[in-house]
Amino acid sequence: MSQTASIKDVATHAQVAVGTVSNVLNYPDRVSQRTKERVLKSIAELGFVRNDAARQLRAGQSRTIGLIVLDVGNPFFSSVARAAEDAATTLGSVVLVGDSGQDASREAHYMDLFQEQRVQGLLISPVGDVGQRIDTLRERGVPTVLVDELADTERCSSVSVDDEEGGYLAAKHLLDIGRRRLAFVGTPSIRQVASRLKGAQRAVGEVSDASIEVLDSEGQTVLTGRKVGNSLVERSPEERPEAVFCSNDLLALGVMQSLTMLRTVRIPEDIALIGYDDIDFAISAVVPLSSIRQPTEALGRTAIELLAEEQESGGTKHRSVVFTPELVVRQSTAGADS
Amino acid sequence: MSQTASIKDVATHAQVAVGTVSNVLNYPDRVSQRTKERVLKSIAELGFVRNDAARQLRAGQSRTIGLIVLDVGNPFFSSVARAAEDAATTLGSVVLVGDSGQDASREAHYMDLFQEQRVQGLLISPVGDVGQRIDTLRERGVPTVLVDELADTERCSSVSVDDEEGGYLAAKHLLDIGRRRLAFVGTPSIRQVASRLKGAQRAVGEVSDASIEVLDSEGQTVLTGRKVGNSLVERSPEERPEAVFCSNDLLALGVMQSLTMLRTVRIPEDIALIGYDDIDFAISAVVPLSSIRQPTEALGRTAIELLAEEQESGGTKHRSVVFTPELVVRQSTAGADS
DNA sequence: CGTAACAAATGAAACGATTCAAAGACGAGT
DNA sequence: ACTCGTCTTTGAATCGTTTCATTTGTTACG
Repeated sequence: MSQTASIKDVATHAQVAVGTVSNVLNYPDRVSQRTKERVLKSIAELGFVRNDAARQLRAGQSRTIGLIVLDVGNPFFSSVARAAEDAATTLGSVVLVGDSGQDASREAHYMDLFQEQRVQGLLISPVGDVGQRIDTLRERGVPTVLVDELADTERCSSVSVDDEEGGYLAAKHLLDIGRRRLAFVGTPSIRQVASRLKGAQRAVGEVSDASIEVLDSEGQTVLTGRKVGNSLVERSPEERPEAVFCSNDLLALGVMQSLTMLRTVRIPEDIALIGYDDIDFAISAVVPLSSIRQPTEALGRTAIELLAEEQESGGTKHRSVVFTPELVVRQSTAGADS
Repeated sequence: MSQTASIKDVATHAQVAVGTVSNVLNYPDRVSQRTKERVLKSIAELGFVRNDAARQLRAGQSRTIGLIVLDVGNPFFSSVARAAEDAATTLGSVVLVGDSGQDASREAHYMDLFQEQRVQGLLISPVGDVGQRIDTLRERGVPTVLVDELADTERCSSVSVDDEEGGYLAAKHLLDIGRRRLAFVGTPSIRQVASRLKGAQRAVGEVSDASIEVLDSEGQTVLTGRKVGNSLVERSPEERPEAVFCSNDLLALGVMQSLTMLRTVRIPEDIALIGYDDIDFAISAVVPLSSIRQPTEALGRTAIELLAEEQESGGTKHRSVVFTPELVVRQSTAGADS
C-alpha cells in the first residue's frame, strides 16, 4: 500500500460504486447508514486521502486564494496575511502567500502561478502597474482585491489605509513639536510611500518656514534604513534634519540603530524620529518609536470579505474600503519642549 | 472569452492536435518551427493559461512543498521560510506555508491539506507528536524533513540547531557575568524550549551557588512576554532573579517592555536579559538584546536540500544536519562588573 | 522508382474526482 | 397483483492535461 488509494480502490474494497463513495464524502445524507459505515471503514483501512487536483479539475475552481505581499518579513504584512488566512479559513478556503519582495518580475511570477492554480481570487499589494493584468484576470473570472492601495472602483475592490492622511499626521506631529527641517526616508517609487510623502509635504506646506528633504532609501528594510542612518551621521550637525519621518518602521528602526550606535546624535533631542505601521517591535525599540498605526487585522479580514462580495456579484460590483490611520506618540518624538 | 481557454481550444484555433500543443509547451524541440509559432500565436490570442490541477492529476504529483511552522509572525520562522522558498524556486517548486500557531489541531489540519494537495514533500516544525503521521506519509511516498528539531535518523531527515548547546551558552554567559539566581522564561512543553532549558540547567549545575527558576510563559510572543515581565515587576527586589533567559527574542522583548515601562528595574544592572534567535529587531531594542543566533538561511536552504535527497533516494536514506548556535552579547547582558 | 530513415504530427487513453440521469429496491395504498 | 413514490445506488461522462504508440510527411540513397 505504498501508493495512495483512489476513490476507485475504496469502491472496490467496500463493494460499492465510485459514485457512492463520492456521495459518502460529499452528501452523507444521501447514503444509507449501513453503506456509509462500510465505506468509511474501507477509507480508513486503505488510508484514502482525497486528491485535490482531481477535485479541482472537475470543479473548475480551487478553494485557494492567492495573496501577494511586498515583504513577508515585514510584520505589517505578516499580520495582514494572518488575518486574511483566518478569515479565509472560516469560508473553507486556503490562502497561498507569495512574496514579491517589491520586485515586479517576482510579482508577475506569482500572478502567473496563481492563475495556473486557478485561484478563487487574488489579493495583491502591487509593486508595478498591474491594472492591465487585473483586467485580464477579471475577464477570466478571477476577482482581485487590492490590498493597501486604493483602487479605481470601476476596476476592482480594494482595502487601504489613507496613506496621505497618515503622512500628514506624521509630519504635522513633527512640526507640532517644533521641528522645521524635516527629512523623509523611503522609496517614493512605491505608491503608498509616495502618498505618505505627499501628505507630509502638505503638512510642511502649511508652515511657512518648514522644509522637507527626501532621502531615497532604495529598500524598505532595517538594513537599508541603517545605510540612510549612516549617511545622516556623517553630515555636519547643521546639515542634519531636525526630524526624520520614515515610510515604515523597519526603516525607522534601521535609522535608529545607526544614530544610536554612534553616540553623537540623540533621539529625540537632536533628531526626532517617527515610523509607519506601528509594528509590535516599535514600542520596544532603543528609543520607543512613534509611529502611524494601521489596522492590519481589519485590512486582512476586509480583503477577504470584499473578495467574497466580488465572487457573489460575479465580479461586477466593486467596493473600496479606506481605513484611517492613527498617530501613536512615543519617546522618539517626545516634545523637545516637554 | 470570459472563460479560460483550454489546450483543446488552442489546438482547434491553431489547427493542430492537442498533443502538439502539449509538445510546444513541454518539448519545444519536438515541434517544427512553423507549427510552434502558430501554436504560440494562438496561445497568446486566446490567453491560454495551463491548468495546474489537470497537470498535477496527470503527473500524479505536484510541484509543491509544504512547510508548517510554529508562527509566521516570528521573524525566525519567516526567515527560514524565505530561505526555503528561494531554494525551492531554483528547483522549480513552490512552497506553501502553513502556520500551526503551536496548535496541534491546526498542525494536523495543514498536514491533511498538504496530503490532499499531494505535495512533493513536507517540511515541518512539529508541535505535537507527529512521528506516527510522518511514518504514514513516508509509506505514501511523501518525504518529510523536520525543521528545527532533531529527528530519529531511522525515520526521517532533519535540520536543527543544537538547542541544548544554545541554552548552555546563554546560561553560562549569565553566570559568567556574575549572576547566580537565574530565571528561564518559555513554554517547556515545546521540545526546543525544553532543550534550551536543559542546557541552561546543565550550566547552572556547574556552579555551586547558582539556581534557575522556570517561568512558564504560556506562549512565545511579545504579548505573553509582557505578562511575565509584569509578574517580575510586582515581585519585591529580593525575590527577583538577577538574570532572565527567554526562550526566544519575542518573549525577551516583551519582558523588556514591562521592565523598562516601570522605571524601577534596570537592565542589565538589576536584571540581565538574554533572548534566543537573534532576530533583526534584537539589536534595536530599548536595551540592545543579547541573544543566541541561529543560522536561519542555512536551515531553510538545507531543509530543501535534504528533501531533495530524500526524494532521490525514494525516502530510504535519511540525514540529520545539526548547526551550532552562537552567542551574541549586547548591552542587555553587559557585565555588571564592566 | 522504391524504400529506408528520420522528423513531425496525431489522437485515444489515462489520471481521480464529481455529477446526474437512470435503474433498482422497497413499502404503502388501492 | 399493480402502481406510485421515496430512498439508494449505479456507472458513464466530464474536467484539462500528458503520454505514447501510430500515422503521416519528407528526404536521401540505391
